[in-house]
Amino acid sequence: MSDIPQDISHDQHAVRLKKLQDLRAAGSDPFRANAEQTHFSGEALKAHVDGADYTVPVKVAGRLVVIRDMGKSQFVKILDQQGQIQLYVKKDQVGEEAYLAFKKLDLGDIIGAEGPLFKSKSGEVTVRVDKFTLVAKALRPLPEKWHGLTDREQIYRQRYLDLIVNAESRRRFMLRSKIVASIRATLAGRKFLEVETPVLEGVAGGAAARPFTTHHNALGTDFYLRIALELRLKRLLVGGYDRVFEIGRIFRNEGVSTKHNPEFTMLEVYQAYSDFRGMMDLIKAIFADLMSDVIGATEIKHAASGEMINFAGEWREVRYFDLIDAAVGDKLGGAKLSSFRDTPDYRAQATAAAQKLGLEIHPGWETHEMVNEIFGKRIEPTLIQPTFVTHLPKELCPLAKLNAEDPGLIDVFECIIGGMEVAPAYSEQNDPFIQRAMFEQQVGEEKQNLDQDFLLALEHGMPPAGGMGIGIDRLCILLTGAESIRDVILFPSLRPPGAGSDKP
RNA sequence: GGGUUGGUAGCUCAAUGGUAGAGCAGCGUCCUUUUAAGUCGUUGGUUCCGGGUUCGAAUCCCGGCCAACCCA
Repeated sequence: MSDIPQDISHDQHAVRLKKLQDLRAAGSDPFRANAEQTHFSGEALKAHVDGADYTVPVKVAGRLVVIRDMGKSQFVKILDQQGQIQLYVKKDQVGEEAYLAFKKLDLGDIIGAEGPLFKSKSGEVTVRVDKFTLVAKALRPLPEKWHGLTDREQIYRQRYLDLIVNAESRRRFMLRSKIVASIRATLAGRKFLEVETPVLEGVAGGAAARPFTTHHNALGTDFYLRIALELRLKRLLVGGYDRVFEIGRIFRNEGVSTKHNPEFTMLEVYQAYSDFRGMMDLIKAIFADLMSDVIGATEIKHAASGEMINFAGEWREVRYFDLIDAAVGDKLGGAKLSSFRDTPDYRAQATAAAQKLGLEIHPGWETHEMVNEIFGKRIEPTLIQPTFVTHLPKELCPLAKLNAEDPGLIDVFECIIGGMEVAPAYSEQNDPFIQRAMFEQQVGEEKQNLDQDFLLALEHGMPPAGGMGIGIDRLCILLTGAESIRDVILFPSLRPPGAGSDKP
């Protein structure tokens, strides 16, 4: 019966190519055909009327992922954007010729099928196929149906295979899409304008990070890929757009880890005549909408600890140095580390505290870097419930307003959830003199990294404003329970396959 | 950048110095309501790449490529 020569029966690619050639020789080219799709799988499943089999016709389309061949009839499943739906193909129903053609289909082929819905003996809503069309022949076999695809490299490089066979992966990226849509809706509802600003920048400012460089041939000049959105968006505040945001890709030429990808997505939002306290309300509103619209609960499980994170109650608010002093405890003989701020002993005490907490101190570090090491290593991972950490030392951010009572501190918060920094927010600095001084202190000798044009913009007057950044990838890690940033980025950065690679 | 672990059939995995195997997929057979469908038979290997040790290497050693995890 088979026209597949024995010598290629082991080579699935060759077998499928042969089937394609046979189809073409018989005058039907699957790649020139198309199918109608009146229902996604999920919609079709809902469209079935209980007790009224064979009354609702549907046209569905998707990839064959399960075939159960029983001789003169078969149950198969196709996969589309909403998931799987079962089809029942019966020789008596479609006719002998079509049935023979159906038997030649392979797992992975993409087909369209039409017919009425019914409920099978075991209670699964199924399409009884009256007609079907092959619209794309899969020339390569699918990964194994039960274990799916587990090789990390193949999951990332051939994400399409991961999406076909791993339902959890499909669910997670669907969720990511909904998360971003929900945030856009929340901001639009509060009269924020969405804008797009350049990726290619002459000065990479707005954050402390190493940028990527690239080159423009016609202009004969180098550019940096942006490391933050901040300085462009603030120019728009100067320009009179009072509420703006951008959800965009930024690039940092630094290490790769489970929490870092070289390119990642950031939301930055700025609201004139607001401040960091206004941003607290905004992020709570964003999370309230996310929980109700996307998650459908008021709490989620923290993947690493198993603890439930509750978003419904009051969010904790605590000062940075209160946390530091608590973490240091009595390691300084009962004295508070914060009491040494602005004294000549501060550096020595901070070093002692960090060392007694078992942290490695690098000699070149500034004092605030050592203190922040205590925060990053001993405090941040313990803050599982939503927490606003406020009154940070001014060295940690040159773009925020100085605190009125204590100009060594800034009017900001860092929102920590699940032991991860999810969002920093500031009362934005709009004094051009202080801003220039802070910048010059930050860049030191490297004056070419000073964004003069931004300072010029500030001199035209920027309204007081609250600003906030949310790392969308980390937010997705949190909300989807992913273990790594690579599990919420469709195509994470990998080394390009080199000459030594034998991957197809 | 450093350390650790891994790379075997299309996929998921065995094989701890002695004939490279299994399940799924494939190929052939039986089966008109299956649920990882079942049944009988069967094909398929540059063991990531390159050297070395050995009578003999998937396995031990050296170098390289790629990935994951931890650290910086």
